[in-house]
Amino acid sequence: MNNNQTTKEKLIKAGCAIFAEKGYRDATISEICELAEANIAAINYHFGDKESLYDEVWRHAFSITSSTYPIDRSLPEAPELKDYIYSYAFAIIHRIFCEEEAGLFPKLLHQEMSRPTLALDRIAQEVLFPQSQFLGKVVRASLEQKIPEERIRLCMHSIIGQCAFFNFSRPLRERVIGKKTMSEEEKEQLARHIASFSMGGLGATQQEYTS
Amino acid sequence: MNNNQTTKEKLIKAGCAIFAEKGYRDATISEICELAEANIAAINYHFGDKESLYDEVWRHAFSITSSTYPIDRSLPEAPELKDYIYSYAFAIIHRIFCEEEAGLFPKLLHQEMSRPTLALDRIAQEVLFPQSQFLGKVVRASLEQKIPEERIRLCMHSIIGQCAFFNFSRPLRERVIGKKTMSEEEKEQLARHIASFSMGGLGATQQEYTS
DNA sequence: GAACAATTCAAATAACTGTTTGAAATATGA
DNA sequence: TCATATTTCAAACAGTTATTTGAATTGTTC
Repeated sequence: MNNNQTTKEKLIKAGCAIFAEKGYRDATISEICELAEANIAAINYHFGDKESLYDEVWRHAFSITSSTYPIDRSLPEAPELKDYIYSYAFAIIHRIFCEEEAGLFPKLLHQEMSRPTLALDRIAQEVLFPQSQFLGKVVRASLEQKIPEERIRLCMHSIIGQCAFFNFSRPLRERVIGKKTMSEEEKEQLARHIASFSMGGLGATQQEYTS
Repeated sequence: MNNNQTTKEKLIKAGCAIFAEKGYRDATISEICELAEANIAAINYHFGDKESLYDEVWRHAFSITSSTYPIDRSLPEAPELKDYIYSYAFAIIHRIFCEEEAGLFPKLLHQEMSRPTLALDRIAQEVLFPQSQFLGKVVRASLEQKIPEERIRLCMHSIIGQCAFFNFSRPLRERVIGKKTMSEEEKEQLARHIASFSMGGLGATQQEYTS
């Protein structure tokens, strides 16, 4: 081969970009092949069909984003609850506002949430649930007893929701603020806010059950 | 006409349902007309083209949802901050989990967020920004001075995010919990949690600037 | 360099898309 | 009832889709 990337690799990368932008159905084999500088028949030759490429794209996107922005990277020596939440928010916010390949995973997820495909069941099982268990353990361990499991779930949703909102409201953000990018300082400030706000929220929830 | 609904009205209602489920691009004129029990050419006759029907659908959906679940309905006599937040969360949660026609607006919004069309600019201007100003005024009035405007925005996003998350994560929720519905009691409990959690979060934010 | 496998390519296929057309059917008003 | 306007309809149009095909090209191995 004359290039350092195989056609198969180029197709996966191009598929990531196109699927993330348009979702499974609106992404066409034609434009993916064009972006990958491959022939129109390349996908069917290398992957069998569009759906199998989509599976490969998901695996690739998750692999990149979870290694680039792991959710427990920036933890100090003896982490407290707030450190855990900050670490989680830091990773999610960075994934969302990443403009490199590592940023495509949240975009793929957004597409899948609005137009689910058969791939969603596998993704939920293999990727999303395990990831949310990080937060679950942390929140559950930090709250004192007597708080019903259902309420713990709601607290998790409050924290996840604050982060995920920036993924799902992206088009609005781009229409209010001119640019779609976010500086490193802004990302850290946002993660700090979410950690602080959530700490207050957890405290208020706790207090409901101790008074 | 033999029916109590005109073809035009039936097309708008069918368009609401199909566009909300599949988004603008994946919704086909053919299936909308089939659901409306109209001929394939009916949309082009009554609206000119698909895009103009989409505009009408948005107006209809917003009209229904905003009159069925206004964001300041359940306010007590002398409302406090928590009452305002509860009222906001109550309305948004009910809109999201409504299975009638009033529930189609959040679904349309979800589709538009993942695959924006030309309609989004108008919707953002006419509908979304005015609606978020309700929260903005409330939060801004409740927090004491010296809190930078940027931080107030983040607090608003924290509250909105907690609510909107349930719109965008719907497919996951349906895969964890068996059913997509939510009882009235659960909705109120969720709104109470968000109000309580957010009060704690606002308090924690406030405290950062008073210490 | 020859023999073979792997890959790329342009063209064709069948199915679907939004839209247009002109005739048929229905409703309206005198 | 008749003339007119409105609405419905099946058929056709041009464009796009994912996939298939078989030949041409490239790479690999002996």
